[in-house]
Amino acid sequence: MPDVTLKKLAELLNLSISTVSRALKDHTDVAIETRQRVKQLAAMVDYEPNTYAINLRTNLSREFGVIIPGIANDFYQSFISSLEEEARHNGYSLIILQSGDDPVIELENLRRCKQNRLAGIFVSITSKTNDINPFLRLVEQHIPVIFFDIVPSFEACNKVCVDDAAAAVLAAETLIAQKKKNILAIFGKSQLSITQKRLQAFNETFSKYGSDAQVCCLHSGSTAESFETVMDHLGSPHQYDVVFCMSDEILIGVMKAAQTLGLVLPKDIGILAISEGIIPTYYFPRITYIETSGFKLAKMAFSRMLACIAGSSYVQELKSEPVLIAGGSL
Amino acid sequence: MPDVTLKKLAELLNLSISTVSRALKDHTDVAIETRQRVKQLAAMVDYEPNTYAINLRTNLSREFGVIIPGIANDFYQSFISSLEEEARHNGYSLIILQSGDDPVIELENLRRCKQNRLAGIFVSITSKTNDINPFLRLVEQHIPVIFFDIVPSFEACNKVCVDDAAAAVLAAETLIAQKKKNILAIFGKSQLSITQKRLQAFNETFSKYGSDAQVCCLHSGSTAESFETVMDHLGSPHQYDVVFCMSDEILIGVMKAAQTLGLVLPKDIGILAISEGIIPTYYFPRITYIETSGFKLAKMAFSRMLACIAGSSYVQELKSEPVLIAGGSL
DNA sequence: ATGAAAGCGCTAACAA
DNA sequence: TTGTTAGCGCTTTCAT
Repeated sequence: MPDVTLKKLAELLNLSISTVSRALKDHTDVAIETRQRVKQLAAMVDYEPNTYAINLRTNLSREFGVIIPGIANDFYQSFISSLEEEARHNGYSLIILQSGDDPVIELENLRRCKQNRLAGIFVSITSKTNDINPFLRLVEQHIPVIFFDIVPSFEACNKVCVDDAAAAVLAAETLIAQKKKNILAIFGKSQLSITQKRLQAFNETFSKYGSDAQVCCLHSGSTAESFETVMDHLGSPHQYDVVFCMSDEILIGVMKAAQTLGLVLPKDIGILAISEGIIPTYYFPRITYIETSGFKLAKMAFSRMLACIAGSSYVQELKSEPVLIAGGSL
Repeated sequence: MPDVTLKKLAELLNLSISTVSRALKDHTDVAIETRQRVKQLAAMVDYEPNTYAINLRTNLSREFGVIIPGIANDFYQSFISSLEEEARHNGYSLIILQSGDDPVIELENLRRCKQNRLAGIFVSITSKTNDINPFLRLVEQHIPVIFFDIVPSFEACNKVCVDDAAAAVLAAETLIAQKKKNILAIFGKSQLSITQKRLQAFNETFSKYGSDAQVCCLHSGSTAESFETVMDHLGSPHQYDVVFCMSDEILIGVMKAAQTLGLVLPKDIGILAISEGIIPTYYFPRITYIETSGFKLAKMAFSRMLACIAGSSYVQELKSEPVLIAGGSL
């Protein structure tokens, strides 16, 4: 059975194409019984409108592009999962494009979004993206672009991201409230802006509260490195009462080390992390963490997108408030 | 700057639309210098062809649909990640649709794929899908459908899945080779076909080799349940030398229990799992597992799809061979 | 080597 | 209430 079109329906019903089109849309100026007839036949022959024709004609699209470094990441997973739901409920679909953290592929993906005349684009830029003009050019052509998670520092664009400073402040406040005195804090690569923001806010909070806690801040580029770091610092007799992990990647390495050393949480050592919320549930006791989940962020990004489509030219930076999720590790 | 079209380019260059179209495609019967002129202007004004117009005209599409229960799952994550790469390298994009394990939404998603006249569809059905006729109808309309992972039992369709029986056989053989004598084996919900296949193959292998091992097979519907199961069986003095986990979900619960009980791997207890390969790396020592990763499956599914598009009406069921990945838990 | 024209499936202004 | 028509941006056959 080849494709059914309006034309074919019209012929079958001895009606004009436009009447059929209107009937299918329940236009009130089509006789109610004609509407019935049309819809009945359409259902019978499994008619589905051709989206390409509609989009061409109306110059509108019901698809959003999502450009991310890679999908294999708890954050993007929860973000996309949530975004897809929002999109579907509003009659939109999502086109996923991975850049592999390569700015060249990212640009190529952007080109495809443009060719597809998408309704809008959500993008988390690569760590090496330094020219955001191609994105801004799309905005000029009325394709809204919402940056999320990893966003450019450029001011005049729509951004939705985790409040890194607030998360670190909350972490520090939690440790202070729990009267931790000897803290081993492990942060990510020092050149990353996320590391810098979290580290600075973390330290400032201890100063601000006039805390007398000893805080040893270290950097770790990977799970393996944070494993080594903990093995070095907690392997022999030590004075630490808690380890703070800036990210899931670090948490995994820390937990491996804790297991290797046979440390019992929270008796032998406390653990506090900033996390997407999946990894902390993999251990016993469940790790206490500051949540920076993609779910909430996706909802914010989506409603910002709808506003842009509705015509808002107002540009803003939204931050999602971090929350403390208590486990049994502290 | 509004949308640039062929028409606009033609006007600007004092050429006809068809010549511009041909020039952009490097048609040899356009004067080489005309081609240059056209391409230069096109690049200057940032011309991008309108995909909707092309697809409408050619009745072709460069988009695949992917319908899955939910993206938040290590298996689908690796599958989609890999599939997207393959697609991109071949000039295709992926539209992701989640069914939330709800057959109604699944059907709705299928309808959208049809409306979008997609080039093909990859689908992992919900656990409650019992009517696959809507899928088969698409195939009749020349939209290839490749089922993956969770597939219908119906014979005449393209399926790509993990070889569940082979994975369980390999697991059993590994345990036999390691001379494990007292095995606690935890499987998923007994009504799931994946559980049945794995359980049967597992047990048959012990019989086949005439093993004298004591195998205690239990079922667990969740991470929490497998945690309880292990607490019950390994909490007090016991004779088990290894725990086998049918899935990542179970593995997580088992590892939580092992940590709670302070068991040291592999000294106090051995662990063997069937896994997507992410979770086993979260523990120390790394868990030994049988890999059923989505990466390989995606490549198989994609090449099958290309074959279908190229006109192969041949239908087949492909299985991905499981592999043993040695960690330090056995 | 270039152009004119038809048509993909649909919508919407205008006519009747 | 229904039909006619033009046109969205592009490809492609046929003419020149």
